[in-house]
Amino acid sequence: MKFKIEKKLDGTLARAGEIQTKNGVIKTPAFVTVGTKATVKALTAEQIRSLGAQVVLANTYHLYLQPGTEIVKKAGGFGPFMDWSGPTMTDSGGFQAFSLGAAFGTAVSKVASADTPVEDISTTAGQLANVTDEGVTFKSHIDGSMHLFTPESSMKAQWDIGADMIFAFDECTSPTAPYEYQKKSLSRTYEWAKRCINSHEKLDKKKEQALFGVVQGGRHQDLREEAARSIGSLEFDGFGIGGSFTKDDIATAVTWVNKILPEEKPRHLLGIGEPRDLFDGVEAGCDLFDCIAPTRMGRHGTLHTKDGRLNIRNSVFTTDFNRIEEDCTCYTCTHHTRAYLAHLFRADEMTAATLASMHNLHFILRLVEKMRETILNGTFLDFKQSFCERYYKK
RNA sequence: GCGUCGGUGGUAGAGUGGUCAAUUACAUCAGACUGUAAAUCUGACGCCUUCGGGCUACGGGGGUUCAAAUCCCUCCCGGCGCA
Repeated sequence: MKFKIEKKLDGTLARAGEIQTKNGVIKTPAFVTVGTKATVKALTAEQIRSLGAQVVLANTYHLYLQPGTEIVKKAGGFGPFMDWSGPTMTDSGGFQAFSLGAAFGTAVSKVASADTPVEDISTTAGQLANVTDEGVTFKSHIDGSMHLFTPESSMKAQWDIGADMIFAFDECTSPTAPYEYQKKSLSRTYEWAKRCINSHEKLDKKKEQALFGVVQGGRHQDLREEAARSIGSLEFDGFGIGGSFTKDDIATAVTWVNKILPEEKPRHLLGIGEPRDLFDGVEAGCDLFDCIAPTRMGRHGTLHTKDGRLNIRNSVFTTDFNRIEEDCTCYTCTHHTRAYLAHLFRADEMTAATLASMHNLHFILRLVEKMRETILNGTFLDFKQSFCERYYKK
């Protein structure tokens, strides 16, 4: 993998560039489509291609449990397995330590509200994951069986799954965890990072896969900066910025980190994908973003438009024969009406998920492409302002 | 015509003297969703309300009872059986 910066935007950390992988080029900033289980939910590989997606990211935890990494390996990797021939990534499974662990059964999510209280994280009853220095023990959400993920086993699994870019195994902490825990977790993630590099070197003799280290640190400036320095100094090919944020943190915390991370390596803001957050992330110097939001929200009937979100299940749309967006060039908008989508959702037809996912992915992919264009022509900040004014008016 | 079973909220269908404005599901109306435990989840869902409560409701009418969706009488409607 090679990364080169084409243009930096004055007065910001934003940059436009290009990542070269053995399966193709990624023009950055770029939105990475999420195909957790080697499928972008509701879409075929052909549809993903037609949307202009550049990269697909799958998840180690999910593919390890089902169908198993051996099968994916025999298929030639998750890309060939799902008929995606472009660049690929895998997440390490570290996020599942959060979503199945500390966050399990709680309202805490990837983007928390600022007033979420700090909690006693010693109670782990009912959780499906438990974190120790060795790794994370998981109870499969599929059949309840117990599994252990370590930095070494995650590297092995990701090697077998065979993506072009993979992530170090990290612990994504809950924003409600106390400072002391975050600090302790950070040193654990750092130790794991070194173990990941060591074990990956042994597997990947020819340097076929790029390995990204993950910067954590919660909402604390000192921890974020410490993480950026320590992880940033290791021999990674790129970096992921992880953790759970509040809305405001995405601009601030990411800036703290990217001011420190080596400039010449790509930065991936993990799990972020709402319009304003993408703008903030790009402005703060991130090159890659992946997010389930466009597809999940699509499946649930929420559609992006330049005038904000709309819930296509609302009764007003049953007789609205306009396009979702009049000037949108996606397949859904050029072929179907709001009333048709509203009908498919109400009738629980699978095509509803497909058409909505296509529209939302098209919307977000084009949005990030436009961010790249406007970095190149110097109008990024104007574009950000005019877009956000319209999208978030009300 | 006789006998018999049944008529409950938008629908299906519980309830069979008080804890019933009435279980549940679906439908409906909204909301949430940010490295996918997610084609998921949450809330509302008779009318009014100063949120204490009030009012009208379980086919219609009448009755028994302190109290009826629940018991009795009668009428209407439907299914089934026999003529």
